[in-house]
Amino acid sequence: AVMILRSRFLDARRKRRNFNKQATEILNEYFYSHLSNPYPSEEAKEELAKKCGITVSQVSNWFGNKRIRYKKNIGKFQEEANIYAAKTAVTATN
Amino acid sequence: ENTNPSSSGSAHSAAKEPTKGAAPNAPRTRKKRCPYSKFQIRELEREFFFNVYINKEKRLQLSRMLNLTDRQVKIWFQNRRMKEKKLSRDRLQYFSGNPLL
DNA sequence: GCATGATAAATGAC
DNA sequence: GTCATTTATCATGC
Repeated sequence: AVMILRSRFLDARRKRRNFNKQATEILNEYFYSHLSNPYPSEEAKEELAKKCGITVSQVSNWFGNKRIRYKKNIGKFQEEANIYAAKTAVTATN
Repeated sequence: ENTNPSSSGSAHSAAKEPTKGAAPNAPRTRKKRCPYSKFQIRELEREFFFNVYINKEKRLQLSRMLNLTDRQVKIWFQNRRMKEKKLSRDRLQYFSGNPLL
């Protein structure tokens, strides 16, 4: 049984699975509302991880990838940025 | 498999060298990440199994054998220790809360 | 065929 | 030394 768990653990670490839409929504919301400094603290990472149902390491990976890929091609994320900018504006008015 | 840019000859033909006389160039280019070969990984892992912290002597010896710089071997052991720590954390998180244990 | 998450070299703060 | 990070690369999803 332990060996089965161990193999499953190794496979789970190697295989990649996309996050669900709600988790991606939460992460993007934080990213674009902190675009001037998209570096969440350790506490913020833990809170994001809890809300998204993922690990803290996965949150760090997501922000690392997001920062570099956003910087490399800002134009490609412009539409996405506008969407979340408007969304955070609405939540701010409520 | 590994086509190391720093081939035979000078062991430190990196793209950047701080002490270069009359060239106060500020934009020192970041060294491009080059994945190590299977052979290099095997030897590094073998030494890591015996001691997580490597001596300066063995480090020099390994770097010569694998055609890497001392700094690269040092950095590899640092990253490898961080990887081991992360693996332990992930194992704990994965097996904790598991009904079978 | 790229988008995306995870990992592997390399840097820098401390 | 650790450790968060940058960057390129790998592996997979779709």
